[in-house]
Amino acid sequence: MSRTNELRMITRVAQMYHLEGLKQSDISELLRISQASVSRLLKRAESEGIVRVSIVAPSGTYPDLESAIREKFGISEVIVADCREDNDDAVFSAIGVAAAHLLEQTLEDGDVIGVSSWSATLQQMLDNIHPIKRVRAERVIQLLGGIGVPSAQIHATQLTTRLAHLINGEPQLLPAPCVTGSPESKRILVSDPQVKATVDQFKRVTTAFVGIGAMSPSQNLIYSGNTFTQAELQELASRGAVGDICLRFYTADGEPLAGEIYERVVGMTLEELQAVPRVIGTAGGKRKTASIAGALRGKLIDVLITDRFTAERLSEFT
Amino acid sequence: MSRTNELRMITRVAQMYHLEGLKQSDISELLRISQASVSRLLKRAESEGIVRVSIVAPSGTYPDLESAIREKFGISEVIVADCREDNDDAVFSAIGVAAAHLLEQTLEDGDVIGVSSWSATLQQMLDNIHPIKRVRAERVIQLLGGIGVPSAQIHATQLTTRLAHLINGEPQLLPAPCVTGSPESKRILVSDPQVKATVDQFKRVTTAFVGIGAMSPSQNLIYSGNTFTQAELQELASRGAVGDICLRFYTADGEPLAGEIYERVVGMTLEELQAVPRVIGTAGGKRKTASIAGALRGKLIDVLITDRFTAERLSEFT
DNA sequence: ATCAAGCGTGAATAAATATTCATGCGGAGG
DNA sequence: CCTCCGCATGAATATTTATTCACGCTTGAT
Repeated sequence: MSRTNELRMITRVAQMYHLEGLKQSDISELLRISQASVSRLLKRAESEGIVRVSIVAPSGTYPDLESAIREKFGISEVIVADCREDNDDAVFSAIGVAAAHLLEQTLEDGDVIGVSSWSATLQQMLDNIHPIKRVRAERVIQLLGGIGVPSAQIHATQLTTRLAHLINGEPQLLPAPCVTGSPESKRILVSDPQVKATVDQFKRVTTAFVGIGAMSPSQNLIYSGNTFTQAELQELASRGAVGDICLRFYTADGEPLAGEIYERVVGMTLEELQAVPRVIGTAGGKRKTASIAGALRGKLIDVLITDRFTAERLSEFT
Repeated sequence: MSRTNELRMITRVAQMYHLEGLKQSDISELLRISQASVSRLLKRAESEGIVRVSIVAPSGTYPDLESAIREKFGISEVIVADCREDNDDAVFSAIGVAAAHLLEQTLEDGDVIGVSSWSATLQQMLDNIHPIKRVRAERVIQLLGGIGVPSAQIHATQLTTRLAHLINGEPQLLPAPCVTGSPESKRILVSDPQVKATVDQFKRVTTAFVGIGAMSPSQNLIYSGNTFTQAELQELASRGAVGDICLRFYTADGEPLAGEIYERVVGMTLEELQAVPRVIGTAGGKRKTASIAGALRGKLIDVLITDRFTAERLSEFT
C-alpha cells in the first residue's frame, strides 16, 4: 500500500523534473523533501522504468546501424553516412563529406595527420573540406608512395598537399613508388634521405586517414600502373587476403599477410598503423564489404566511416 | 548536407549520454569536442525532439488526473489516491492513507498542525499514521468546536489528541460546541479563556488538514446532534451553498456565505484559513464533487487529496 | 576592400546534481 | 527487553552540467 504511494511520489517528481522543467531544489521545496531525496527519487524513476528516454533517429542518420557495427566488431566509433543510391559515386561522395566533417570537427592544434593517397573516398573528403582557420595542424604526412604514371602521381601528391593547405599544415611527401620491383629496391629507396625523413615521421602521426582496398583493385590503382600483377593478386587471394590498407594486405581476421609482397611496398606498415592513436578508415561499396570486415576484426582502424548500404551489409556480415 | 551531419552528431551524443550512461566529459574526450559543446548538443537534442522522455504512470497512480485538476483549478498540488470501488468506505480509506503519507513525508520540526475534526477522511488518516519519531511538531490545534452528544465529542477530541501524540506535539483543544444557538452565545463562548487561547493560536497554524463537507451532511455531523436544522441547510442551499470547510459554507465559486449562521460557528473562519500557509483538503465521494470544486475555485485549499473516481468527476466538472 | 553584427567556440566559472557521511529509526535475533 | 544491522534521511560536500565571457571567424553592407 505504501508502495503505491511511493510510486506516485516518484512519478510526480519525474513529471516535475522532466516535463515541467523544474530544478531539483524547486521540487524539494514544493514537495518538502530534501534535494538529495529528489535526486534519489529521480534515479529510481529511471531504474523502475517510470521515465523512459527514447532517441528518435532523425532521417538521414543511422544510429542503430552504427551501434550494431560498433558492438559486432568492438570498434570505438562508426559513422554511417546517408546516401541515396548504392553506387560508387554516391557512396564515395557521402563518405567523403562525412570524413570532411569529422576532420573539421576533431582537428586539434599540432595534430600530425597521415593520409594514404590512392583513395577515392579521401579524394572526396578533400573536395568537401571547408578551409579551417581556427586550428593549425602541424603536418600532413603521405603514408604510401605515390609515384607512378603521371596522372596518378598528381593524385597522390596533390591529395597530401591540398589537405595540408586546407588545415594549415606542412605537407610531407613520400617521393617514391608505392610498390617496388623487389625488397632490395625498396630498401634502397627507403635509404634515400627524403624518403627516410618521411618514413621516420610515421611514428609521430596522431590521426591517420586511410582508405580500405578491396581485392578487385579500384580504378585509381589500376590506372597508376605500378601496382601488382594479376598473378600477384591471385596469390594474395589464395593466401586469404580480403583487402588492404596502404597496400598492406590482410586476412579476414585482419592479420597482415607478410611475405615478399609486403616487403616491396613503400609506405606505413600495419604495425606502424596500429601504433597511431586514431586511425580513421573510409570505405564503402559492395566490393569492399569483406575488406572492411577484415580491417574491423583486426582492429586495424579505430573509426570507420561508411555508407548506409555498406553498413547494412556489415551488420549482417558473417 | 551539413545539417544531416549535425543531426547525426546530436543523435550520437544523446545516445552516449542517455543510453550508454557516459558523462559529458567522457563524451567530449571520445568525440574530441569540448564539454560545453556536449552540453549544448544535448540541449538541442531535446529541443529538436531527438530525445524524448516519456513518463509511464505505474498502475495505481494517476498523474494525468492530477495534472488535469491542477491545471483546471490552478491549485498547486493534487494527490489522487488509488481506490478499488467508488463507495464511501473505500474512498475514505484510500484518502486517509494518502493523507497519512503526506503528513509523514512533509512534517517538519516545529510545525503547528490544524485539524478540523468531524471528518471521516481525517479519522482514516489517523488510523494510518505511522508514529513519527524523527520530527517533533509543536502543536496540534483543533480548528472546529467538538462538543456535542458524548460519542461525537469523543471523536473530535480524540482526533486532535491522538494526532498530537503521533507527531509528538501538544494537543490544543477547542472545548466548545461547533455551532451555537445564536451569535451572542458564540461571542460569550469565545471569551472563555480556554476557548480564546485556542482561537488565538489559529494564526500560528502552518499546515491545516480539513475535510470538505457536502450539503447533505455526513454521518458524523448528523450524529453529533448539535448542528444545523434541515431548514437552515435549505436556506444555505438556496443562497448557493455547495459545501463547507469547518462548517463554513461557501458557494460554487468558493465565496464564503456570511450571515447569521456564519456567526454561530465556533471554529476557524475561511479568512483565517486562507492565511494558513498550507491547507490540505481531504475529500472524496460522489456527493462531494461540487463541494470540492467550490473549494478549489475559491482557492480555499492548497493541496487536495482525493480518490480516483472523484478526481475523474472533478476533471470533467463544469 | 573595410567594418560591424552575429554566430559558434572553448576556457573559466556558476549552478545544479549526485554522493558521502553521520545519524536515527525499526526490525531481527539474542 | 536490549543490541546490532540495515535502511532511510538530510546536511555537507564532491562531481557534473550549464552558462558566461572573451575571442575569432564569417557574412553582408557600405
